[in-house]
Amino acid sequence: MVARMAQHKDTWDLIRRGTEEILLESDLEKKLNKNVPLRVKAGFDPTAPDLHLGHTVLINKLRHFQELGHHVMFLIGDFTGLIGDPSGRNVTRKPLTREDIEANARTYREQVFKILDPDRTEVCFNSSWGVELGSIGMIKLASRYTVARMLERDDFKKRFAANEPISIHEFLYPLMQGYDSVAMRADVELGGTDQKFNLLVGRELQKENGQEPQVIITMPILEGLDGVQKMSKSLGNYIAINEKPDEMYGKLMSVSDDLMWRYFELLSFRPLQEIAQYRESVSKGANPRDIKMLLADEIVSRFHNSKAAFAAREEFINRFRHGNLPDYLPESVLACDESLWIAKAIKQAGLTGSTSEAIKMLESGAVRIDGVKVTDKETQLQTGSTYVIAVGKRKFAKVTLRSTN
RNA sequence: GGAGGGGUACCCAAGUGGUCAACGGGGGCAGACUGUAAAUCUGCUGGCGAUGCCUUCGUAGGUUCAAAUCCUACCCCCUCCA
Repeated sequence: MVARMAQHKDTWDLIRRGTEEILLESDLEKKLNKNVPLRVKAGFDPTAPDLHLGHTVLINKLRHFQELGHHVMFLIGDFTGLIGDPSGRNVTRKPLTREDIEANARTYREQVFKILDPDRTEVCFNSSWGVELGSIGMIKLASRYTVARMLERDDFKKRFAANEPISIHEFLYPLMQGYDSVAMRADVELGGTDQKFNLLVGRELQKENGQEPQVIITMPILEGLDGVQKMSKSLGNYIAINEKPDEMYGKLMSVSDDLMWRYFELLSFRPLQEIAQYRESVSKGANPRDIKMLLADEIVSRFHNSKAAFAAREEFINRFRHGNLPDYLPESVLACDESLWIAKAIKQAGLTGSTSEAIKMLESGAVRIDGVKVTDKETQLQTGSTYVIAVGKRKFAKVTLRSTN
């Protein structure tokens, strides 16, 4: 009996960990008490070709459910993707082409199993019932909701108040997402906090269809590397889960001290008490950088392995604490006659996007050749030689000049 | 359907015949300082071997020695009225 109580508490701790909101906990309690695996749904918009750490906040939660023996359904919103989810946006998204969606969906499928157990994950596509629904079905579905209720959704409300356009089709998105829950007979749906409205629509539609309404669990939206805007591919402030260990490590180390705690909270599997201890030690003078390394170690280990994490850490220390060159430099061979103008070489080695930019880098003192700062814009590199060119602190290339003759 | 307002670089936003590759802010990049943190300061933020040339101010034409700026048509957005 005592053991069961303890188990019960562990279950709840795991489910609650990191969540923003659980609606309703009492419903979840009832569902859990049935002792039948719950059907847990999370939908993913098929726009992002790469899963990044922001997505993993939700996926980690799916995994928690999986660990507890529940049935996880990973929904790829290839149908709703045609509509374009307006959540959290102030402009209407351009619908993706079918080809885009298919390509992205494939990538998702490949990557999600880095976290979830493929044998216990059902991957769904909502086009399978969305297409079948048809226009008549869509009209019926649309009749279930009023414009006033739609305008309750925060972003709609704001856009409406600000006289920004709201296209009619955007109203279809929450309806379709809700319909997904009906079609999937979901017991639980996970989503970001910006999804709350959509998730609630699912509850309503399930009730109307005679189903027990799903429990909704919202997870915080992870901030990107800038610490302000949400992590996203399009904003370029993300860490992809299939990023190279060194890059992943470096990006994690570049995160601000404040953001580090957020990442610990949402990405780390370390017990919350342990994280609290780290905070304590930092407040007593420990260098946050060292704590940050623990985070970087853990995340890189998760998506690669501990060996790779160790190597990445060594590389990091070597490069940034000791100021050495990275272990691996992209090498390129450039063709030229007698010699090559440095700005050209920088551009051709891919260190800048244009020669003009290369010149600007030279002017701002950002260029080093073999470790020596170069400010003379007219510098020529000699044919037959090999140089290590650095632009800024992060971009390096080893170039060899070969005669065209 | 009617009346009015507006579309400028990654974003916001000045500019309303030459001095505009286009003020300012944000963001980004680079430099200094650091712990590849934050904060702060400085520079850069169309392209091209370049004291010049080429492309850019919704789209396409036109006027002019000269247009982001004037004219015509078209596309798109917003407001009010219906």
